[in-house]
Amino acid sequence: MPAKPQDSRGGRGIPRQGCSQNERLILSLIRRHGPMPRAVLALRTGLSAQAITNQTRRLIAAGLLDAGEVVRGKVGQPTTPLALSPDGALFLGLKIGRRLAELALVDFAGQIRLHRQEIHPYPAPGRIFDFARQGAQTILDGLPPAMRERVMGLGIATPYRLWDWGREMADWKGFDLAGRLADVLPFPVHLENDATTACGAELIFGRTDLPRDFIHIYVAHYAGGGLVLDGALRHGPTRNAGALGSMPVPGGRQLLDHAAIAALERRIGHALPPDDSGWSVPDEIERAWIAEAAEALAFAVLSSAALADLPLAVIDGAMPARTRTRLTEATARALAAMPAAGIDRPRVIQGSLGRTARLLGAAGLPLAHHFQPDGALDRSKAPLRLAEECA
Amino acid sequence: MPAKPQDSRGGRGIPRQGCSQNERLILSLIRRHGPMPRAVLALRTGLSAQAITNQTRRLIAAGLLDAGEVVRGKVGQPTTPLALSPDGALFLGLKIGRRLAELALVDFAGQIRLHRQEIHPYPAPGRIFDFARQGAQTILDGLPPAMRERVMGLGIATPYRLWDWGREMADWKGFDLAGRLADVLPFPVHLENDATTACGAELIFGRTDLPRDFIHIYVAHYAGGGLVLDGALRHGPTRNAGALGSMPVPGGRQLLDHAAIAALERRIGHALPPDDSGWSVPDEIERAWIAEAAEALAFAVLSSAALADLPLAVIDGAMPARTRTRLTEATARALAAMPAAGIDRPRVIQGSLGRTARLLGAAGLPLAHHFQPDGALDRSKAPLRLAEECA
DNA sequence: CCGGCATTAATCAACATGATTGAGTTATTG
DNA sequence: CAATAACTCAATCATGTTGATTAATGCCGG
Repeated sequence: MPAKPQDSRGGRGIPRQGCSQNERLILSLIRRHGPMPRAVLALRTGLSAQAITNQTRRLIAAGLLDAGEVVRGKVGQPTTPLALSPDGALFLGLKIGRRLAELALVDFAGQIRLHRQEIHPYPAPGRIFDFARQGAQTILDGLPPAMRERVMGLGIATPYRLWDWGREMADWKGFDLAGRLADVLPFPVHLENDATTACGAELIFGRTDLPRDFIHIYVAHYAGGGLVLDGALRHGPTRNAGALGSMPVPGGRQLLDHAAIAALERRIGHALPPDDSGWSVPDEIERAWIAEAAEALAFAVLSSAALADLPLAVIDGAMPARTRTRLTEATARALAAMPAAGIDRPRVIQGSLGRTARLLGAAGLPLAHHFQPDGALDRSKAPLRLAEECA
Repeated sequence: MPAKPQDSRGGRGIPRQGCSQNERLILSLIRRHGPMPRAVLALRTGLSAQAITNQTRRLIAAGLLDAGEVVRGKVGQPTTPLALSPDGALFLGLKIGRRLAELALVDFAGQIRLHRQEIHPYPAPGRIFDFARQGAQTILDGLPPAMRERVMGLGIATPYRLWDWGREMADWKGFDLAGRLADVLPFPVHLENDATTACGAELIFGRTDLPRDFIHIYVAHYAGGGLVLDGALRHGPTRNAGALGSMPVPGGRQLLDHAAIAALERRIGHALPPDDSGWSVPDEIERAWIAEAAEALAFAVLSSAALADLPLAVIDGAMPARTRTRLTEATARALAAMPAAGIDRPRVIQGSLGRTARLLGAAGLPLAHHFQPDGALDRSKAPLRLAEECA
């Protein structure tokens, strides 16, 4: 018989165990397009109005959606826009950078509630661990209990293979940061490549005009990327998808040999600070670096488009907005000059998040785990499996 | 209440409208791993034994599965292996090649039942249309009515942008072969790039040891490819995914400038016939071409692996097995010599289908449309949508 | 050598979930 | 007050789940 339309997750409406695909779909539509009434949700999802009623009832009971002010003035019954409830869930994000570690508490609407950071000569496992553990503890202690139990997890954005950066960081080899933190924190810990999290941040919190498929390249001390297919961030079997920095480019090099802040620092002969204020790059050098980087970026963008049929490339990075704009435009020009018979050249645009992308993306890891649509569909009832398909 | 466990598709068990995801999953498991009893299906799919009982009952009633001889001799109740029913469904495939057009009727088990071909100086729209229409008609007329209505569709494997091959083929511009054929045939017509269909053929009918994600490169007159992610062939928003021939390689060229039979023909100064028997290539020239092609292939393989995190590259082509083996091995060597910091180099193996890959893949288009698992999961009940997600 | 028992495959029966449809309710415009 | 639009209620349906049951066999002790 008709299921009792009650919240099926324990009493307190705190869903620590994720959402159904259709609930995720509803949440992501509202996240991307802003508050909307149930009728619009029904149209956009293709679900029946009744199904939307049921799902939204649960989402509201769970504290994830808020019914807004009734909107009158149009023909027919007034509409009730549904909006994300900022307090619905909270997420911790930890970003490990070349010079800067950051920890943030991000709410369900994508706002940074609390932020701490620490500058270091280089990231060391022990220091990072302490920074994260103490920071997370302090943040949790400062929250009222009702809020505290809405913290869904911690996401870590870190470059892979930190030990390749230099001998000082050899300690990272074999250091299981995520596991260690999971042992001392009362929620799950997710870890992902920092450039990939930047892509995820753009997908979840960023521009609202993104297509279902695109590539995202993030230029920081090194360069990396993320791949979005069918609206979902691809991880790949070894969680290494979007490793654009490792993509080969002409000259026996890889993308990150050219399109990375490290390459710029080599040109100017000293390191750049981890914020825009100290960005002192002679224009001539910046111009030359941009030209070099753009060639490499265009090559990688075109390769990606040929392989995966992508209409768009998003370029972002840890640099001042002006530099990013120039890099993006230079890449678009370089792309236009490349031979591309047989495919459409993707559009090239810049990302909207800049230096916060990785940190937001880190917090986005637990968010995605619980609330982002997975692959595609959704059906209805059962716990579909595909265990061992394709051996 | 419990649904009546009856075949829900009209009387004759001829499902012209496709299968549920779980039915597709069951069929694809049996297709890949051979006949297996229900208990194994339950394990592999993760579904309950009861669900398998229900689904297989329907599949058998629909004529898609056959219960085999009961196997005794082990402890416990004897097992009933379930096998694909070769007559369960039939598919037409049309391959348009540089010299050769082929049409085949392929059964549900992947066997070619009937085959016709036509050699031409170059493919012309009118001739191809007539060849396909008349051939399909003749094949259908020769089938008993019961078989005839099991033909699920026609798939066309063709290079894109045929008009770029030369002025003789300008007529292809604007010629809607699929639409024209759909008008005169009693079933749907699917069209896809020929190299991509070759990939699909390997996925559906080919090697049983393929991982869930891999790239497939097919070297014919031109070169192209296909991309398999999460066990499903990716098409992409403009149905141009896997356009590996268009992938840029060093030297301001594209893959198909090097790794294509056309490049080999330029070296030997004349065209090669569309079959192995006439393959007369001086060893020295073949060696030089393989070296050049392998460099380009390795570059494309590594680019793909960096982007999508792929553990495997499959190389196949319209060439003698020995040449293909040499090309594959040369590619593996070239790949090993490339810088690949930050990613794992994919394994490189050769495909199993050779010259028949495109034709089988053409027939595989309607098969996949009806019977291959889509993306991933599967839930249970409803008609999940994701209509406009991601605008 | 035979009969009980563990083991495995498969089905039956009951139930749960989450979608659908169609009818009805409410609030508003014109 | 009719038309319209947003939403809900009630009933139905498809498809999954679990637990109990039936079937067929090898193993093994008496």
